[in-house]
Amino acid sequence: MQLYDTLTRGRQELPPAPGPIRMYTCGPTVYQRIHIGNARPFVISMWLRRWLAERGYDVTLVENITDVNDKIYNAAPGHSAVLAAQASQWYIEDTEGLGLGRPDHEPKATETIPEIVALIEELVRDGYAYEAGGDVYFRVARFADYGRLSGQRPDQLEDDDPSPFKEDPRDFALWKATKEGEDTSWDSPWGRGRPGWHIECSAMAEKFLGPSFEIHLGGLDLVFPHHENERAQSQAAGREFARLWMHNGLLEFVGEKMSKSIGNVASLHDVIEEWGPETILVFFLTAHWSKPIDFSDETMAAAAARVEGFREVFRGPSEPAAAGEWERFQAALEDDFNTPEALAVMHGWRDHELLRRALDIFGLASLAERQDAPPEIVELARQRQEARAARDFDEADRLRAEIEAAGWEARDAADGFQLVPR
RNA sequence: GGCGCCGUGGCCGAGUGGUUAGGCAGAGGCCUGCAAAGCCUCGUACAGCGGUUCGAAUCCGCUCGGCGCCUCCA
Repeated sequence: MQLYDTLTRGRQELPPAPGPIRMYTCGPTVYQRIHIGNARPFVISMWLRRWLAERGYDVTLVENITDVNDKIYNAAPGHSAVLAAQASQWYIEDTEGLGLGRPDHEPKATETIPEIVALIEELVRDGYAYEAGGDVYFRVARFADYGRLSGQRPDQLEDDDPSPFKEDPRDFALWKATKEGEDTSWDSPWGRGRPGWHIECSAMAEKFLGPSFEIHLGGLDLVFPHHENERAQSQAAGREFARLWMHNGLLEFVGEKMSKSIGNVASLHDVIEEWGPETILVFFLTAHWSKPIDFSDETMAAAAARVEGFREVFRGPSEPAAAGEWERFQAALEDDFNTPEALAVMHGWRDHELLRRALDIFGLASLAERQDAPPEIVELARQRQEARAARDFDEADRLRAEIEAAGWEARDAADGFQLVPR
């Protein structure tokens, strides 16, 4: 199995199965409902986990919830904790609605404070970090490999509004002293405060996966500074940390960037309501995980048509697939988890068993389920069949209209009729 | 200013030097009382300009266009 790795800018081979694959995915900061783009790393992580399990690996997936940071403080001055709790719940509910199950662990930053403090203490002790004004900063100059993940050149970094406490504008906060109006804080050797943004992931990854793990995932927009800083902290503290970095491409609205300030953000919650989970999953399947994907009525409608196409296969007879078909599907996924290619392979299948197995990898087994019409609709269809037999086509058409009005489509078949939801 | 990604037929989207991607939409046909579904047929695309090569969507350069990041956006 090969995957594209941001750090080495090339494909990396996963160790052969069986064996452990430990995955860490950067989850959301909870201050509002997540949008459809935020769902992408969750979906990709869950798919990859399912696939690796299918291939015989012992997979552990950790996806964190960031429930303390500036965004939350700003969104709910004075009661950020209430908002964070509410938004965490939304996040669980909304992703639950995708039908992909849950990661193995979903730690929250606020539940990992002791580990965070301990890690910072190590860094301070070894000279990789320093306390200043109640804050603690990472000393970027001490970490020679800084910038390798993101390709940023330290001397070119912009320097908008450096904290007066920093020795070097590139330094970043590991711990921040409590400020006026912040309603959550914890004790630390440096006084009351709360963790910086990046340190939590270093601490949570280690807590659940150990000092080194196989795959780190997250959105492309996290490469710098978030992941660069995670890596710097953990490696400075002597941990190997992530061996491979997968950064998913961002979701865009056609012709316009999705932006909260423009107000064109579609929440996962609303998109599930409008299109259903299957269409969302197939939509994500149509683009390679590492590339950007356009969200629009047109692209969603195309995904919905594919969903219907798969359902249609299960309404017909199962026809055994040719030998080697599963291997073609497998080869597509082993090749950098190429889901568009895998989709193309699946579209040729009429083998119910095989197709169901493939769909299940992506949380789409529901497409194989029969959709039975209620008895009263079946009765209408039966009457229509009688009318047709009597060649009373006016009555037959009237009944079809009635059936359609009830949300079903009557199809004539050689041996009777079929009812399909519309 | 710096780092990086991308530009394929109406739309989406695979494809890393030479054989049909696939899907959606569309056209015609078969089938049907009429339909639907299904099946068959139909599209020689690769931003532009140069270059390398027997041969390039695929390698190199430049240009144009879209996008991300540059200390707290997945």
